[in-house]
Amino acid sequence: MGVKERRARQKKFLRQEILDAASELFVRDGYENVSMRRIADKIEYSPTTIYIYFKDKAELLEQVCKETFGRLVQRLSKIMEQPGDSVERLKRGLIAYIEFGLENPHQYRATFMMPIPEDFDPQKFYEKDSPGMQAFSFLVRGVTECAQAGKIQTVNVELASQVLWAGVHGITSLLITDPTFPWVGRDKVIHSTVDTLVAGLGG
Amino acid sequence: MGVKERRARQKKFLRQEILDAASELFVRDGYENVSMRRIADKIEYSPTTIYIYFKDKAELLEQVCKETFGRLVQRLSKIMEQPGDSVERLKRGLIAYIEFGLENPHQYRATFMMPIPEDFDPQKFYEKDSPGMQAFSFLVRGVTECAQAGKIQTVNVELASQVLWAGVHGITSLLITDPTFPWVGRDKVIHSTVDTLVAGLGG
DNA sequence: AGAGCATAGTTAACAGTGTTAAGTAAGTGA
DNA sequence: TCACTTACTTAACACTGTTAACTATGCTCT
Repeated sequence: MGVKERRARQKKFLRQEILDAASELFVRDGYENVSMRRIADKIEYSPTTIYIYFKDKAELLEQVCKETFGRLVQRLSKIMEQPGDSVERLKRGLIAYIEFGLENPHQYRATFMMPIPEDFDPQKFYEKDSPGMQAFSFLVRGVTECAQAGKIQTVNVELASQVLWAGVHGITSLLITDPTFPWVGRDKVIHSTVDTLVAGLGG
Repeated sequence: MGVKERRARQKKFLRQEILDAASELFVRDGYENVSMRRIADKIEYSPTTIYIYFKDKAELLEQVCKETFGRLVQRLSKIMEQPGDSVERLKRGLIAYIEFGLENPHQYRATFMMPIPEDFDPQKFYEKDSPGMQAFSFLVRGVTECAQAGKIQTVNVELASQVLWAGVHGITSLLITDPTFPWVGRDKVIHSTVDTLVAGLGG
């Protein structure tokens, strides 16, 4: 009865191959400039084969993004377990988030800047163990640590976290869509944004 | 020789009719869910007629956005000419920006959250009198006034303005794409973001 | 008034899109 | 050996933005 398992393994392999091909094309050319036919060409299968493994193009993108944000979670977890000043650690985490977004603009755009699909299920997406939520809970943890150390004066940790998220998302998404804007220096704006936000929170 | 002018007037009229139809459809269904054929149906002309008045679908969207952001400029100018505390005025302007974005999510998304087109010309778009730049210069003016009144300690007005813009854009765009996220109260996050940013700047 | 021409708008088509229904060929289990 | 499942393909549908070629109207000039 090892046959079923071998088949399942093969199936998973092709699934991953599709995912990798889609990822590479999405990253290079952007979601809407990649057709199912082009992905199929790349892996040398017919376009319809993809539909055996993925519901539609949107799900394909969703899975690519999930993989990518898994890497963000790894990065954030490394930063958060480092010792030292809690405020500095929080700031490093925020900077890492921004840099991650700028390194993966297409996945970042797909996750946080594109209209949520019709069939979007919040209950499913906002589970605690989805990469997005894991990343956010690192932020909450960082803020909590700062508050406990008395470095931040906030009555509402959740609110403070959402404000920080909004702030870092702002500069990230703006730099992604408008790189031609006459910015007063990329790094300058990034660091200034993080410093201003944390300072504004009373840290 | 009044004939040419009458023709020009008629041409302008149809142009505006196309713009209005496109605007209504874009706002209701979103840019990518509206086809040129649907716009044409609405005004009861053939699809190709639109191409006599606009280069392509992107230019149509661009013009719709320009109209919309013109209204933002009007609103901001009203706020900025009001007397009173400079910090309060700045905050009111920032709140107005956010509310405007939430009231016009499709145009906001098109302007600040969608990939800039291939043929995008920064020189042309970032002219001083484009609605986007006008809006931004209101922000610079607001920050300058605060700095002059000693309410904000900043060596670089341009940098401070960009940080503020990033911040308000962050909460605006996040609320547009993720309204289902478990926000700690919409107004709460908005006001908290503005307060945090301005406080962080030393106001 | 009549010939020529510019303009506004049309029809038909191209090349592409995501997606699905129907069909095929190979391999498994009885 | 026969039936059945599985993996995959072909062909097609209903769209999309956009363009080339055409028509019909009405103005200009002789």
